[in-house]
Amino acid sequence: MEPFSIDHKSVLPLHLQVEEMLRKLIEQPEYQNGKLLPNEVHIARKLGISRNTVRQAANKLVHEQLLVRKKGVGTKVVKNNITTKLNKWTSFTHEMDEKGVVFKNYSIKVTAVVPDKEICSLFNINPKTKVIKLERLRGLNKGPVVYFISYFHPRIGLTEKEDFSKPLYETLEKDHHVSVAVSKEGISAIIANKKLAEKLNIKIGDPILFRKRVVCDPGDRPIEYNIGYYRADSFTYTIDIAKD
Amino acid sequence: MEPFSIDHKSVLPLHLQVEEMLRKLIEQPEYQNGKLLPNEVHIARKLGISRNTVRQAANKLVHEQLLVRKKGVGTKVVKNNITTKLNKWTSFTHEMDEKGVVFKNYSIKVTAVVPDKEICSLFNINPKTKVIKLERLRGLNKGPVVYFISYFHPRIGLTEKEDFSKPLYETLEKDHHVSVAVSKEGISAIIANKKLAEKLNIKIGDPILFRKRVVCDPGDRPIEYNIGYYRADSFTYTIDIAKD
DNA sequence: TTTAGCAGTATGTATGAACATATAAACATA
DNA sequence: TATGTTTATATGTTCATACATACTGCTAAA
Repeated sequence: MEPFSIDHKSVLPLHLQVEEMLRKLIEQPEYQNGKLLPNEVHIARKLGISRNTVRQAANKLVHEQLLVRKKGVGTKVVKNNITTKLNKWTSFTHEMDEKGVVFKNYSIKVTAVVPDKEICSLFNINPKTKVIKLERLRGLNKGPVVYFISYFHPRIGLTEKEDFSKPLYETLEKDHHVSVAVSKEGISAIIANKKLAEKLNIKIGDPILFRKRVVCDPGDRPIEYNIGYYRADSFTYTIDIAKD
Repeated sequence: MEPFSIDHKSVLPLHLQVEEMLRKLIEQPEYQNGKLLPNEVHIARKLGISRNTVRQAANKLVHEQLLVRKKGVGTKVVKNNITTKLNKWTSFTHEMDEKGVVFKNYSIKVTAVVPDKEICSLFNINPKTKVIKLERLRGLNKGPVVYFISYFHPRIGLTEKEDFSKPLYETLEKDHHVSVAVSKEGISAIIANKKLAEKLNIKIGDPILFRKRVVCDPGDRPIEYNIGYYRADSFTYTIDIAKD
């Protein structure tokens, strides 16, 4: 607790400063191992702020299931915490990118299309509205590995002239002020038809790992509907899951 | 807003009563359509409670991403709310169980075997140690859907006489004092060979969603190594992912 | 020895108050 | 017309305070 302090002059609200502090604090091994946090009153006095403010900060972490409070006892870090891991999750393509795997585009095709019912309903748009459709064949040096089809919500304001060779989410965040928050995914397996086999350079009948996902903004409004066909021999979808 | 009121005498805390009220309130079509909620001060005065208490209640819904607040403007329901359930994550079999899907065992086979290298190394055991191997064919009334193979760490103390017809993790937790915490999963796709096709009642060459996972205890020690072969036409692996 | 009860402690609930700040709309000015 | 300016409004932040309640452990009575 020692090296932490609060800047009353900062533009950053006190409760956010405390929240930050708590996040760092609970990474310490002793708290990870079940030691009770200093109690709210103590923290408040130590930092020279009100208990309410400390509580406000801690509430956030409690909501995120990082902390559990027990009346009459204290507050401690949740064991085998789910959220910690989940917060660091990204989609696996993203993860690939981060890990420095050289993922290059074999082909990019951008069109403006009238989408089918499923997408209209998901995007909650008029069936005649055109949306940007992006098809990408991506892979490593040895060959293509995944075939993506993406549809973008018209709200974003993408056009066919957009430069899709740059990293997609950088473009969205910088040029279109879209921040990405949540995505929902469904994974299944299919076998390659002629078209997919040609694209991914595999045989007809070979297994394909198939993923649909919806990328949303912090308000849970859909941004992108994405379908990915992965060569099953090149990809394993790896997940760490925590049960409660 | 009219028919709602607060019982100051109730054992239920005021903020929970308000939370309930808000949940009902925002189901009204006008709020679903974007109408601003009554403002906090107004609600508080109307209900004869403090603004803080109203805020405490609303905070919960804001955190659940049901509501968005905008300073100087007001609070409204989040649009396009695609059922968010970010907190209660479980593996999908677990989820199935919870949702009351009747999953029955078509066949169970228990043997004690000398495992292969992969498992020895994972379990960190002597290559001659026998481990309990459990094979289960599970499914719904319409037929088998998944073929499981599980290996259990000898530390658990399972024997061939164990009753595996009962829910597995209940047995482990109650009879063997094992608590389950984390599992790591890898998912891929394969095509059915003769054996799998027969078991799952599909054709050779049909796609299969293939999952390996390691279930661990809170100390991250392996408990179970599990391989699952899912009929891809019956299963979609659904995931909600949170990015930060 | 067991148990009932009490005191200490930490969180839970609730209030009222004050001021900050973002937003939109009305208004005024160049 | 276009651009500042004011004002009303609603949420955002923060504080001090009081009492309720669940849990732990100690102590005294049965």
